[in-house]
Amino acid sequence: MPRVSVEAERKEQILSAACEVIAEIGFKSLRIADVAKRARTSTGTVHYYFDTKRDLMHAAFEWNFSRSVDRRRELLDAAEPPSVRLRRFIDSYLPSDDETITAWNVWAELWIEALHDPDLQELNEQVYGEWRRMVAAIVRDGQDAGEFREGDAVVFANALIGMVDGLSLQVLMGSRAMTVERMRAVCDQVLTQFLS
Amino acid sequence: MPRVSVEAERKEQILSAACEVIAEIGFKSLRIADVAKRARTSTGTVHYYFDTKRDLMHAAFEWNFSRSVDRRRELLDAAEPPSVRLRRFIDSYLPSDDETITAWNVWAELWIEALHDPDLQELNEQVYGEWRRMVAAIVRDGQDAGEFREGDAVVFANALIGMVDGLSLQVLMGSRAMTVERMRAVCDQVLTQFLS
Amino acid sequence: MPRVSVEAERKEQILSAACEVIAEIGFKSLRIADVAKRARTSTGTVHYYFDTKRDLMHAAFEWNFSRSVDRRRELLDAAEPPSVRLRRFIDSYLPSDDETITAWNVWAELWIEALHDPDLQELNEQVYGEWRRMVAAIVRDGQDAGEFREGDAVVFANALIGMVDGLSLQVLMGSRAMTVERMRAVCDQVLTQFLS
Amino acid sequence: MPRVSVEAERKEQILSAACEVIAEIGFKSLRIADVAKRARTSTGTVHYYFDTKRDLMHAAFEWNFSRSVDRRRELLDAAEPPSVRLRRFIDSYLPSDDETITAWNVWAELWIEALHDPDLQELNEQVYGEWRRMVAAIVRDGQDAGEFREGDAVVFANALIGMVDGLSLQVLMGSRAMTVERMRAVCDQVLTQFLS
DNA sequence: TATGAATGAGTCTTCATTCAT
DNA sequence: CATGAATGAAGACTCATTCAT
Repeated sequence: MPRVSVEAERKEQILSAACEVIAEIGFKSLRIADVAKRARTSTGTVHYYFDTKRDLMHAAFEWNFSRSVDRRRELLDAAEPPSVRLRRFIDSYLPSDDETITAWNVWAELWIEALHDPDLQELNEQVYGEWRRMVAAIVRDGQDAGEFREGDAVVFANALIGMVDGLSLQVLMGSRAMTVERMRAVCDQVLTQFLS
Repeated sequence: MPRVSVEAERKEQILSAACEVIAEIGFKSLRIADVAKRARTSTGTVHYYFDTKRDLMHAAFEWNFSRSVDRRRELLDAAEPPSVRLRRFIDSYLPSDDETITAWNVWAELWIEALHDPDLQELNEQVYGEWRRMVAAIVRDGQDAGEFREGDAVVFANALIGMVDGLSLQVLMGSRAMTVERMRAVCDQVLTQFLS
Repeated sequence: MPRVSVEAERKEQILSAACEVIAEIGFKSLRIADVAKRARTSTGTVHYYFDTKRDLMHAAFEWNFSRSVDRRRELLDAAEPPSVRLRRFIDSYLPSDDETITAWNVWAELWIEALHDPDLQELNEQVYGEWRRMVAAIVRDGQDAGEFREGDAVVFANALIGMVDGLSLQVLMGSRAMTVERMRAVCDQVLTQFLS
Repeated sequence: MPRVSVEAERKEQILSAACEVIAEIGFKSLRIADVAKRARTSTGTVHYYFDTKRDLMHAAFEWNFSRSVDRRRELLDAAEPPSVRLRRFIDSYLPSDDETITAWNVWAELWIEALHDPDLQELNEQVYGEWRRMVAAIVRDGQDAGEFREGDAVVFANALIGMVDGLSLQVLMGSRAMTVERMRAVCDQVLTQFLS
């Protein structure tokens, strides 16, 4: 009886390492050897699981996204009022803890890669579709509950998501003018002022 | 009698070429030879003016920014009501024409580089400081004129800028769900709904 | 089960090739590609074993020296009278056979590199220290045996070594006035006249 | 009436600069631009006077030698006993003052170049011929005057010159075991012990 | 005469990828 | 399954040399 997926485990190990390395030194500087070392294995093994560097990177981007969604699923399904769920959801994306920061870094690297890579654009499209649907659903819930003001929920979701992306970038860049605290304040004010 | 600034002219030529190449194929893929060819010169000449690839890239990023500001200065100084100036200003950043799209692409590449480069972080800091001041100034003008609702102008500027950055990225990535038109609509609604 | 020191073998192969190339075309003209070709391998492989050209050169210089010493160890330990051992030792340094000529050429190149490289100066210092000790030891043996005239053995060793170095250079340069035969004659006369 | 040889002056200036640069950073590292800067002129001008880098280097080597001879001519012609003239001559070659050290450095670089350059070998041949004749002449004078012991003067000259070359190299390399003082002591002892 | 901007051939070095073990 | 030695294509950077002024 073979252990279920030694392969799957090893792949995860490599993908996790890849994301860490991307976040640390950037996609451009990443070498297969860096990932191998981080995953405590060899370049040969990395290539055993991923034919090319490109394959590895795409898999890493997808893995980064699916983990990000997994980590938030409970937040969305919670039995809280929409206003609270929205705040919690947005709050969970603030680049404050290491895990979230790493995920954001990887995500930012994906954006720039996607500018010249249709496959990654497609991944982005799906991911953002999902994100928009999630936010818009909460917004509609809130509007139905009379918590949020009226208006096109999708437009609102887009505005909110765009803002979070843009501000997160500034935080990631270590901006002194846009720290996590500032970002939290901006998000708070926007949610307070315009959603209630 | 040397012509005044053969040097300056040639540098511009190279920097312009560098930005075009960055926008087209990305920072990561850019080779000095590409820039040289685009500038109709040789790699030797590029290195004659810029010691290292890094120097060239930094100079290109700065050049990209200063051109971006130059192109908008008149918008800010126009004798229009603040609400119009703000709309025009935001509108000028929509990635619709080639020049603006190129500038955004370069800027996006800078972000990702800046994640691992303190010098570029500093450039980003200055640029965003300037941008925030410009937007916040219009917002305050509008508040003084009674056109905009009250509230912290800086927070508002940050929210607006963040949103524009985030949405632009999606547009640049060729998102079918976030085209320039959609982005324009989102910006319009946000400005209409919250500034009036 | 990795063969014992594929690495060591391969390194030797490369170092040997490097010394040959240095001797043939000179340190200044040496290209990694030359060494690779001589070692019947690729530039990539050379760099796999030696990070930089400098590392390779330093290693080659050390290898050249240690081989030189190995080749002479038996001479020094021979059970001959000191006068014979000294003559044989000096004689073994005459640039007459290909192996010795190659070693001298490499050594000469090291001298010039060492003029501007403290690490190589240190190597030279150790090597000459060893050489001086060896010669001085024979000289003292000879003095104890009454074969050599009295006097400071170290001073004498230095004079002898200096002379051999200087004359060898002339021979290496293909001087018509200082051939190996002439050099041998000069050494003979000095040894005869002053050691007996 | 044109000034006599602006050209000659400028050439000297460049050759002097070339020698200084060779001595400082070595033949291998020398760039035309370094020489130009040292001579307070431009690379274009250097090439105006010397077609190729090789031409410049050869000229510099010759210039270095002729200056070296000029500086010692009076020593040789002095009306002193041969033993004094020989000591003074040898002494003048000790790498103690900056000028002599520079000259030695250049000379050492020439040796290594000559290993792979017949033209420089020829220059070396002439120079050493001259040097040998000078030393041998003093030796013969000394023998005639009964100051020096009998023996082949040329062999003796060769031994002496070889020793000076070899020891100078060690001094130039900054050997802690062979400083100028040590070298002077060795030379003294050799001259004393064997010439008197 | 003198300059220095421009060139491009030449070389080190990097690194994804392969493959024998 | 896993390894890591070996490869070679690719690219940044250097610098002697040229030439218009």
